Amino acid sequence: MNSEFVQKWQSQVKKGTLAFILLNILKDNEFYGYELIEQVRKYTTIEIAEGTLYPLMNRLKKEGLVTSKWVEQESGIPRKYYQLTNVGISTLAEMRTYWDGLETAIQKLTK
Amino acid sequence: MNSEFVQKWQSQVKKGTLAFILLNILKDNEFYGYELIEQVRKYTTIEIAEGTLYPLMNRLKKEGLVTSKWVEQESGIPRKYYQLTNVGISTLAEMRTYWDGLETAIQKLTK
DNA sequence: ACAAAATACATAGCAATACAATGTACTTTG
DNA sequence: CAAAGTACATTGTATTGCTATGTATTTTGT
Repeated sequence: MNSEFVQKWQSQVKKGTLAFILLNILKDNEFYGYELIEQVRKYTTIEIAEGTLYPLMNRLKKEGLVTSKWVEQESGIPRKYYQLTNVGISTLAEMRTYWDGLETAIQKLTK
Repeated sequence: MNSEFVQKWQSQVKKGTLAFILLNILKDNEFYGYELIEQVRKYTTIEIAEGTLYPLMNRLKKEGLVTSKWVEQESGIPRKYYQLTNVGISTLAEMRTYWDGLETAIQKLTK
């Protein structure tokens, strides 16, 4: 079970899926990076490596889908909070349309 | 609409999804390469480039998920038909379990 | 009749992305 | 007081889809 091939496949599935999941999480609230990893772990069975998340968030920021702001803590390391932009919101809507179409097709195929 | 980012994203989503779709198509019938592209076009809105399909099928073959056989035509170029192996069948079952879990989580998040 | 498009296979190089490894710095727990 | 946890980040590697290109045959359009 959970053969080598399936493990590699799951990693490939994340390419694309992760951005979609993260934007959906940010649709309702703002979160900081480390917290996003925890949120994803909570809502899915997906474990995001830190070396995956931080570059990914930077890409989303570069593309203008999110903004970020540093929030100093009374104690500890400052947190970088991310918020969806208007561009992010409309992009997410397009992504969802595509995903729903894909999922409908897959549902038929796996039946 | 369908911004640059979304186009790139759709390409990323295919990494992993394509193998899953193709194995599902081969679950019921055997098909040759070019025909698989047509089948995917028919059941989904996905267009698979030939330069994507042939290497992908070779990987699935190398991993033992499919076998292939050449079938000569009365006229024209011979076709390479692919069939699921037992390993392919059980692997597909594992993939489906993962996909269903992922989809359930995404359904909740997009609501 | 002949050019263009379609069928059917394939490979090479490029770009994008997840991950392991590693690093820094502070706080909490055992 | 050491280990684990929190919170940020970067670098190099492996995988994979895509474009471009190539070969060979058949069908379609004019």
